[in-house]
Amino acid sequence: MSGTKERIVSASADLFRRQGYSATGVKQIVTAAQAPFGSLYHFFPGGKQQLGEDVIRWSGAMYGQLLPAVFDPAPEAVTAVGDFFAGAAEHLRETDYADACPIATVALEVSSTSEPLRQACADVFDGWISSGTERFVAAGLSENTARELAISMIAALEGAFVLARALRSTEPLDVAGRLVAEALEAALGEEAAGQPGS
Amino acid sequence: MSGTKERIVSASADLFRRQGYSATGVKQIVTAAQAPFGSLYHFFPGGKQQLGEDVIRWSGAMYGQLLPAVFDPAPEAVTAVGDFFAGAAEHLRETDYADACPIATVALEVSSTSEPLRQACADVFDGWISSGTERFVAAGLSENTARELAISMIAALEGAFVLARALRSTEPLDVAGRLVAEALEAALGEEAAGQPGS
DNA sequence: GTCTATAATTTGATAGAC
DNA sequence: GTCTATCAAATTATAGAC
Repeated sequence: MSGTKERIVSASADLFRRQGYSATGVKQIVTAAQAPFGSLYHFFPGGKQQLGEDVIRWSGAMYGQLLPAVFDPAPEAVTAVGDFFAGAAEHLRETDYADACPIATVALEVSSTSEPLRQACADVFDGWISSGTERFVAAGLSENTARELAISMIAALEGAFVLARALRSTEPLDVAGRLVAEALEAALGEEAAGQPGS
Repeated sequence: MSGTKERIVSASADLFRRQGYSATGVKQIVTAAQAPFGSLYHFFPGGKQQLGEDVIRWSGAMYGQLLPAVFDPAPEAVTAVGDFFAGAAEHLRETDYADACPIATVALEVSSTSEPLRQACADVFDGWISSGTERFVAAGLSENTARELAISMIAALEGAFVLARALRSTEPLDVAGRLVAEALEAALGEEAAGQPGS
């Protein structure tokens, strides 16, 4: 267990999220990680691409933990959705609109140019969707409706992040959070009325 | 009026949208544009950054025209929303999941690293929000509700693009389109009932 | 495992002939 | 306005001493 490797991955995750994969150089990474240059190629013989894949999966797993952390202790799913978007907005403001989604920037950069990196992003998103679906099923929705709402929630969050970072405003996160919370409330009402599914 | 300049801008827009700003080299641009290398610095003395700013504003204006093109002739705003997302999904599939939002990739890359490029993206998003707000006001919503829905629509679309490109599936666009259409329908119903605003 | 030096290539940008 | 040759710097990656 080497702290150096973890520092490299963590520093890379920060840089990729703020400025993307292409704009981040390996020298910048080792400097930020306070790691020796040679260590990068010692731990990642596949170079920047292998590091990128590891970073995508690692930061995707980190960020994915926020979902159960917010939803599972919440008394109601609707308020949990609101808390989730509000927490994202607060963190974005605190970091001067730098720290939003850890993989969205990379996902857009690589989806048409690197199949292994695209696949890593797809695996992360699939995991988040499954996790969200589980929570909404637990809240009382059918499998189909839960999955649709999970995808909607992640999409709304990702898009709100794009707007919020460019506009330097949390308004998109506030609005998107309300949109998803209301959709969840409506879905819970409908399915409780005895007409599950769509 | 030089066709060369337009070819450079158009080719840059394509490349930026597919692989981002940093990963796109100026040599790759002039090759794709079939333009002489010297012409790039003739038309854009400020180099890649000036070109980037022009490309963001130009492609933002191009894409922004789709909104009135879809909404203004539509008999109902709700169906227009559905058409908008369905059209985006079709185009994404046709281009092998390459052509989504023309500025989202760049927006995420530059928002924390280049103030002039971030500002260009912000101006484009502001324009889209204003345009969407106008259409929803015309459909019968109050100014506040219309603006919220416009932001929601653009955020849902942007986020769905991120997921769709990584997952190579149009499911996020289908789901997000339904989410926004239902929210619009609900808002139209509420405000017609005599309780405008939120 | 750490660290330095450096190779090989590519980058954005410029000069100057035409 | 077009085009080529080229520069200086930065890029990813490797070699090899310690």
